[in-house]
Amino acid sequence: MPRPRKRLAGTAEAAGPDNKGPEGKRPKTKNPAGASVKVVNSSPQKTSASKNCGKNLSSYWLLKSEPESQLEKGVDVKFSIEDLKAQPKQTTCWDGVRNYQARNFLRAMKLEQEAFFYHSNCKEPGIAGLVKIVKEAYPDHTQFEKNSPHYDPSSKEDSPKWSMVDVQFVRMMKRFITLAELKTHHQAHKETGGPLKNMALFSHQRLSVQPLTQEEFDFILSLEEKEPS
DNA sequence: GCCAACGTTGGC
DNA sequence: GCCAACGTTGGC
Repeated sequence: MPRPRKRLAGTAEAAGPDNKGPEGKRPKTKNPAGASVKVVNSSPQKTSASKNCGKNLSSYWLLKSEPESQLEKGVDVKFSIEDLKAQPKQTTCWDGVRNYQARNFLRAMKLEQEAFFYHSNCKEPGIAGLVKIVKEAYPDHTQFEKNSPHYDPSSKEDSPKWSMVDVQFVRMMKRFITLAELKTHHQAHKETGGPLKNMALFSHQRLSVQPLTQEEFDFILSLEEKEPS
């Protein structure tokens, strides 16, 4: 059963012991992933004071996938939003993530949370549509498959190193929101303090699974109604 | 195809 | 545990 492969970060060599904990350990740099998964608080009644027991959850995400043919160890990892729509139940497992920070975000995802489906490494990079999480993190089987471009010989069946979630197509964006447009807003917002001032797409550009704040998510949705800038 | 950004590896 | 070399991501 062929399954789509999102071409995501990293190689199967990533070393480092699995970290349990909400947070994998990432090489020094400040900015632990957990810190960026800020509670964005979509529910009106809970206040910033709410204790969340260290369980800060982002409500929204951005997932990168490559919509154009791309060989990785001889396997085409192309997977566009059209490919997602063509899947049974318009659902796919998001396998192949081999970066600890990205993996930890996958593990933080909750049922029904929404994510932007982003087309990367292609002619026109940008946000193509919306998907939602329909199965929370479970072991990524491709880490054990020798023929997979994402095979990781260092991962053991009894303590899988890598995780994946299942996502389902929700809808296309009313218009394709290009990276260029997002970047224009990001630059402007850095000056004005607008909603995209810290967007991970620019501050952590290589992350293939990223959290978005409520403000970022809402602002990007509002762009659908406007003329491309 | 180039190359900047940045995560990972491994020598010390 | 530092850090230079290396490899990958991904825009352009």
